Amino acid sequence: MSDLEAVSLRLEARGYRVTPPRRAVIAAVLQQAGHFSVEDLLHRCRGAGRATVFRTIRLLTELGVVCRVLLDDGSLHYRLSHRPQHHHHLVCTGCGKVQDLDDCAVSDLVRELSGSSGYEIEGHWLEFYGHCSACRSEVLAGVSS
Amino acid sequence: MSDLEAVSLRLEARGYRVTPPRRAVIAAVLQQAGHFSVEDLLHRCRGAGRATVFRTIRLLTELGVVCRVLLDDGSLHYRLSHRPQHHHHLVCTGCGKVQDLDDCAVSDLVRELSGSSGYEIEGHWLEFYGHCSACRSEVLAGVSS
DNA sequence: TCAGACATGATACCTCGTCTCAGTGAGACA
DNA sequence: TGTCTCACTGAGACGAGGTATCATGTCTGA
Ligand SMILES: [Mn+2]
Ligand SMILES: [Mn+2]
Ligand SMILES: [Zn+2]
Ligand SMILES: [Zn+2]
Repeated sequence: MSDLEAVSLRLEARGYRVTPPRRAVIAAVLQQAGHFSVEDLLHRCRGAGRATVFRTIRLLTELGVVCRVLLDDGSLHYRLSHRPQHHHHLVCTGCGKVQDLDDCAVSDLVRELSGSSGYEIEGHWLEFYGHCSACRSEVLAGVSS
Repeated sequence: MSDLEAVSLRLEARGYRVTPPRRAVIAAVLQQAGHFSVEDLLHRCRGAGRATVFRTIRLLTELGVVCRVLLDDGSLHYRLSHRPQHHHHLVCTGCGKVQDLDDCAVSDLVRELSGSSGYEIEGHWLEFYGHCSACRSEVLAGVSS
C-alpha cells in the first residue's frame, strides 16, 4: 500500500471524502523532504486551490499525518509526522534539518505547574533551534577558506 | 521618577533620542494591563504612525522593557517585562492573565541535547497555556447556571 | 431519484509586518 | 549665528499568510 493510499484510508475512516484536490495536496506533502510552508505547497500543487490547500493541511494536522513546526521567526511550517504521539522539534537554522525529540520534555513540568500555579495547563509550545553538525563544519570550513 | 522617565533614560543611555512619538508609544505600553498586540497599541496611540509603533516596540524589546509573548495560535504579543533575564510564560487563554515563570525550565535540557544531538542549540520557544483559577471557577459557575 | 451534506475555488478581505522615500528637526560645529 | 548632518518620522505601497463568503459542483443514502 502506498503512502497516499494509507493517508486516504485514514481520511475515509474519519468520514472525509478523498477528492482529487485532496489527493493532489497529499501527494505534494508526501514528496516534501523537510519542513515546508503552506505557500511552498501551493506552488508545488496544481490541482487544488488556495483555500483547499489550507483546509487540507488543517485536516492532515488533525489526523496527525503532518505536524506543525514553529520556526524561530514565528512562522508556521509543517512536516510529515514520524511519531504518532505529542513531541517537539530541534530545527537546524542552517539547512532546515529537523530532529524529532523522543517525548515531551516538559510533561513533568506541566504537572508540577498545574499544582503550584493554580492554572489548569492545557497546552504548550516548545521548539529548539540550532545548527546541526554538518552545518557547523561548513561554517568552520567557510571561515578558514 | 515615573516609569516613563525611567524608560526614556534607558533609551538615551543607548544613544536613542526620546521623541514625542516614542514617548507616546511608551506611555501607551505602560498603561496596558496584560499582553497586547502591536495593533492594539496602534489603536490606543494617536501620536505615532504605524511604522514608528512597530519600530519602537522592537526597540523596547531589545532594551528588555517589554517581552514577547507567543500565544497558542502562533500570534505574537508583548507585555511589560517584570524580569530582566530570559524566562517564559504561562498564559490564561480565558482572561489573558500572564504568569512569568521564574527561570528557564529547559536550560538543563538544552545542555543535554547539545551533547547528545550533535546540534549546537542557540535558541528555543517555550510557552504554556491554560486557564487560571479565576477563569475555571467562572466556567463552572456558567455551566451550573 | 432527489434532498441535503460535503467539498471546491475565485475572490475579497484581514492581520501583521517590512520597505521606501521625501521631509523634519535637534544638535554638532564653524 | 548659520549650516550640515543624521537620526527619526509617517504615508503609503507591498508581501506573506491566512480566513470568510458564496455560487457551484459532487456524492450518498433514503
Ligand atoms: Mn514532528
Ligand atoms: Mn515576561
Ligand atoms: Zn543543518
Ligand atoms: Zn484567566
